[in-house]
Amino acid sequence: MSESSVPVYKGPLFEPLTRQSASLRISAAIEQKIMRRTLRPGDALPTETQLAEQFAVHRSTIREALRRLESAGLVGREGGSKKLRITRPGHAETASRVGRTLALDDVTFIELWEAMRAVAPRTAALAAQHGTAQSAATLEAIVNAVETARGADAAVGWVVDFFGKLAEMSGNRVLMLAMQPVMKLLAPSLRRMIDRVPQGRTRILVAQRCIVEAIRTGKPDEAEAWMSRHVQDFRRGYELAGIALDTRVGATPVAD
Amino acid sequence: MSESSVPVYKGPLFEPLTRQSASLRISAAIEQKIMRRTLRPGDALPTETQLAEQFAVHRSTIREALRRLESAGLVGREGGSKKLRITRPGHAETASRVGRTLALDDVTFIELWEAMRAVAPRTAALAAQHGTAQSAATLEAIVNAVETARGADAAVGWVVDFFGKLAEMSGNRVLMLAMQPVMKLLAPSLRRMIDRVPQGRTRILVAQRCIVEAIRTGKPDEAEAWMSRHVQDFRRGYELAGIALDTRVGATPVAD
DNA sequence: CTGTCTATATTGTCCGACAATTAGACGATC
DNA sequence: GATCGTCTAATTGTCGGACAATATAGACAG
Repeated sequence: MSESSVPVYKGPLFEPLTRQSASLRISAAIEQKIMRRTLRPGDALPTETQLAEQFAVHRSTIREALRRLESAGLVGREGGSKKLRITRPGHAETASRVGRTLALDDVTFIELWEAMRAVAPRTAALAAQHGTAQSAATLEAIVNAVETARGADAAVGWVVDFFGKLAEMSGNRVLMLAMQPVMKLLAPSLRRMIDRVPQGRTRILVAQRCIVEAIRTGKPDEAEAWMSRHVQDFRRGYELAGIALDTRVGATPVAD
Repeated sequence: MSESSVPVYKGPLFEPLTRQSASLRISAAIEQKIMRRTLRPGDALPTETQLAEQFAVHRSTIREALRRLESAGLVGREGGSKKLRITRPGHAETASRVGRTLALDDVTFIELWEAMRAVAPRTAALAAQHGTAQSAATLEAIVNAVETARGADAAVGWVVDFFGKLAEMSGNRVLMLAMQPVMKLLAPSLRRMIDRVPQGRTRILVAQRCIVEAIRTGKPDEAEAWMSRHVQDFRRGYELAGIALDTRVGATPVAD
């Protein structure tokens, strides 16, 4: 194979070359301090005036930088407090942002389902390995809530919680962060599915009970296998409900 | 099981109750227009002065709102352009934010690896299903780049690209978004692994070649199986390199 | 030690201003 | 006709200063 057959990413030869503004450099500087742990979560930032002095810029400039960091979730204020503090970017916020990105991208149901199919079984297996008796009890409580919930909305909410708790039990924060937005986006279609497929809720319950049982008795393989079936069930449910697999989930407004 | 055994998430009964500032309401208003597709990606925003007029606030206030949206990745400018446009929140930005969140959370290597283990094989399978001949060629080019790259840094960069391209080929944006930050965080330790384990690079190459072959011939099962082995290899490599599995990846500064 | 009050500091917003840069119009040149 | 300079107006990034609202801290009384 000749060398010429090895395409190298061409891309534009030159980058747009953007001189970065002061406010941007300032936010970058602060961000770096945070990432390097010089500033740690909980620490209070200097006041805007002080920052303006230190960076030798106008307060407005500082403010723009701060708004940027605030939106990035790196700083924020707790309660009605006045002073900004370093905050570890909450999973909730990051997850909701991921959800927004996906929603705006018109992600389809099948894409979300594929992701679930990849992630959920392993998560269940890990939950079986690492979960405590107490967390297993909570999980069971959630399944009960799914059963006794009045109305599809509530039931779906608990199903989402089921997966959330599962991810938490796995002790794997990456999986937690992956699972959360996916389930949240899946929820609306899940609701429609339950509405249209009478036996849907029962099937969900059966599968979840088996998963919980496998987890409580510490059998990762079984938990994984049941979860696989559970996820497969989801898809079958959608097909039964006549929901097209390439339905865009973003169409449903995402709660924020 | 009595009802009292079903704990309901308690959470704080009252929210901190914060009257939201004008700039916040403005950014929220614009964000809503974007989410509802009234403003679509590519559209140019009015100028700051116009916005200031429409919202009847001072330009500084508008600016703060814009910086917030900018950091949220909802608006941005292309090239050295002056005017802000709606941008579909770049996967790159969202991914980098996810990476930051995980890094600040002191995610360990094993957590990332578990996520890879869950996601990568399915991604490879999907890539084998959906990939085109052309994208397969690109993938092969990347593998060649891994082989011929001078220096571990470059090689690792190409490995990251390999997974990125794979996710792209799967046509699944959820998996793309999941894969990207994980690989980015994994990269530094991957580099150390290659440094210390002489045969590491070769093993990677062999596995990747097999994966590419499976994808080109459209064999999802084989692609999935080879990818599983590939990921397993990763872990073995780390063990050989004497890298503790609970190494916090956040310790290594994340390139931005 | 707890609760109330007051002075101060800090934030959110506003006004106005200016240099640097960009977008767009308008000819000049090949 | 298309490309290239050049000029002008619009726009952004930053600045200096100002003020009301309110959180914080200290003083003081119970």
